[in-house]
This record gives sequence, C-alpha cells and structure tokens, in this order.
Amino acid sequence: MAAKEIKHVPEPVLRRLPRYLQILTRLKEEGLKEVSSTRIANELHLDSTQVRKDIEFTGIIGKPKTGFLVPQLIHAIESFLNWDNVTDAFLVGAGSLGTAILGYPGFNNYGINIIAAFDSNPEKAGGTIRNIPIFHIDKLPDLSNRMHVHIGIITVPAASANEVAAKMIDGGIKAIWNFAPVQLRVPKEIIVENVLLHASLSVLTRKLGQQIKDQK
Amino acid sequence: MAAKEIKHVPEPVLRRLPRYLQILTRLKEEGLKEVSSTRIANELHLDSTQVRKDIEFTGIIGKPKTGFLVPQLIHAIESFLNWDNVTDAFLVGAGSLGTAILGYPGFNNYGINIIAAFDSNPEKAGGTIRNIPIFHIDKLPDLSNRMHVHIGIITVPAASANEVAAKMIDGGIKAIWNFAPVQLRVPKEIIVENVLLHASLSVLTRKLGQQIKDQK
DNA sequence: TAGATTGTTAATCGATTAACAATC
DNA sequence: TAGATTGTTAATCGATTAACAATC
Repeated sequence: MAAKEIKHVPEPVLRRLPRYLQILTRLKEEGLKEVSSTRIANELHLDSTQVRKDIEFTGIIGKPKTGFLVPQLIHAIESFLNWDNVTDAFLVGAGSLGTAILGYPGFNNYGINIIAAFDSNPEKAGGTIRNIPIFHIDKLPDLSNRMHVHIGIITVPAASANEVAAKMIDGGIKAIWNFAPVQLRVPKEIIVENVLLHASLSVLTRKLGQQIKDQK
Repeated sequence: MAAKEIKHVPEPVLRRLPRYLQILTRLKEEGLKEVSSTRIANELHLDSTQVRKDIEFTGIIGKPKTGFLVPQLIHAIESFLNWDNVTDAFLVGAGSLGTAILGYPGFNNYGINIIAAFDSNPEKAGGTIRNIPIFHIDKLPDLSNRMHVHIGIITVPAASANEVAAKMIDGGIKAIWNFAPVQLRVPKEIIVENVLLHASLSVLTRKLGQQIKDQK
C-alpha cells in the first residue's frame, strides 16, 4: 500500500484560494448556505472548471446541482492554507512600511500573528508600536530561538535585507515574507515569499504607457 | 507595408524586468560596464535563455562573448516600463498602509509620483503627510479630472474599495493599483493591478505548514 | 584562434480550458 | 423528470527550457 499521495499544489492555486475565501465569507454573511463553482468563477472572472479543480485540492466534495456547502468550504480552505492555527512571526524594520504592517489588524485571519518587531535604530528599541514591543535587531536570533518563532517579515531597505535574513536564519526562522526589492540569498530549505512592489508597478506602468500610446 | 508589429508582452516578463534592473543598478555602481545574461540569470536563479528572451522585448541587442552594455540595458528597461517619464498618481486611504506608501521615497524611480492623498475622514482633510496634501474623498473626481491624473492607488479597507474605484473612474483615472483584498468591478478598459497580501501569505503559510508536517 | 555568449528555433513542461458522462 | 452542476479526462494554450548555428 503506497503512502498517502501528497499532490503538489501549484502556486497559482494557492494564490486563488484566499480570493475564493473572500467571496465565500461575504456570501456567508449574506446568509447563503450553498455555492456553485460557477458563482465563484463569475465573481472573479475565472473559469468554473478551474475553480472546481482548485477546490478539489482542499479535499472538499460538492453535490451536483447545488454545489458546495459554504461553511464547510470556508473551513476547508482555511485549514488547507494552515490559517486555522495562527503562527507567531517577527517583523524587522520598524519604518513606515513595517509600522503599517504592524498596524494591520487582519493578518490573524491569514494565519500569522506578529509578536515582536526589531530595528537597527537603538532609539526605537524599548518602545512599542500598537502594543507590539520593539527590540534591537541584535536580540533577534536569541529571542527567536527561545520563542520558537518560524516566520520572519522583512521591511527594511534593500541594502540591509540580506543581513537581516541571515539573522533570522540564525534564529531558526524557516519562512521569510520579504518586502525588500532584492533577491535574498538563503539556504534552499528556507521558504521565501517576496512582495515585490516594483514588479507590481512595472505591470501597471507598462500597460498604462501602452494604452496611452495606442490612443495616439 | 504592415504597421510596426507590437508584440504582446507576457506579464511574467514585466515582473522580471525590474528585478534585472535591481541587479544592473548594483553592478553599475560597482563599475561594471558589460554583463551577460548568464550573470543576471545566476544572481536571480533563472535560466539564461529566459533572461535573453526577456531582454529581447526591450529591443536591446547584445554582443556575443561579452553580453550587454549595462547603462544601455538599464535605460532600455526603464524606458520599456515607462519609468523614464514619471506619472502623477492619487492615493486614497490615509490609514497606516496609505501612510507607509506615501512615505516610501523610492516610487519615483518606479515611474509614479503621488501628488495628493484622499480620505473619507473629514478630520484628516486639510492636513499633509510627508508634504503630500490630504483632501476629502469627495473632491477626488473633480481634482483628478482637472489635473489629468491617470493612476489611482487604493489603500482603503475591502468594504469601501469598490466605492473608491468608482470615484476614481469618475475622475478619469485609467489605472488602479489596488491593495484592498477584493475583486474590483470596473469597466474592462480600466487597468487594475492588485497587490493581494493575503494571497502572498497563503503561499507562505501553506508551504510552511507542509514543511513542518513533512518533518513529523 | 578558441571559447564564451548571443539570437532563435524546437522541445518540453505545466497550467488553463473544453468536453462530457455521472449525479442529485 | 429535466436540468444544473459536479468530477474527470482530453485538448489547448502559453511559458520555460534545451539545443545549436552564428558571432565576436
């Protein structure tokens, strides 16, 4: 008997699931009990087959003619993304972006809980931002190891991002959410998810530039 | 004679180009004059053929054996992304995320210049954040039309994002950079680029959850 | 020259979309 | 029942990667 097959989940699927969740949460509030893949697909301008295939990854089975049970589907997606057990995280870089992320109340719904922030500026250490304590960056490895923190968030300038990543890895951090526009050099077992705002802007500015050019 | 063929540029290409730019800028500072696709590919863990193909879109021709001229390549990518002429933008939602984006000095390098911010809170109107004036959201359509602003940035909560988008479109805005975790309902000629932080987190939390599970 | 690198065509890979029998 | 929807296989599409002659 073969071990339970763990099917590889394509990243595009992982990126669509929270979008389904957003729709589902809204529909649940509206009192809807069941939803079809067609409905979800229409709201997001996707193909219904794609939605069904994505949902299949979560292990949920639908019913012909009616679709999927909304609460069940919500629970399945949340559990699939590991959002049902919230993981502690450290944030490094208490500048404006870091402060914004510390202040965002919603991340607990997305599976992470920021319990401390760090900065290289000694004047910031000792203070708090929205009740989250700030420490000097040098304390990170030790604190991280002692508290078994697994997620690190990098919101420092590009020039110091790799240095910060090294300290995180020292501290036993396993996954890095990186907002700095640089390629992090880390061992391959470290999970890195980049939020590259410049890459996002490039899509927007190029398309806009082309549209304006086309009109001429 | 056929009109000059405008080849479709795949989005993945547009997202990689600014990453090349980041490497190139660094190498230029280090005094490097020429760079090969192999070099760029290695730094970003990509395939060199892919890098060459991406560069081909910008119209730059390299030289066998030596590669591409660094300053020429930088200029070509910037011009391709329309980053050489900076476009004015309005930001709506002067909360923590909005403030962080207003405070980020680097966006001018990425082709946009935020000239005003808006908020629904009348107490914020009249003030400034980092020298950028804040107005009440109701003023947006008129101001936008008069100043010919083409880019709008949405940093309001999900619940009000569509309302804001409607006001932007009223104001003649053509491209929206959306940070709210909702699907915007806009006419198809409006360019929307989403920064979905929850989608990014889903990739991270799922991978981390799996890694931890695999170790058991 | 010898060898590294380009530009480009062909092959592969993976994700999306189409088609359709099974089901409630 | 009739008809909408599921689950799944097959076809298509598009992006990535491999191969290689041309070039400096």
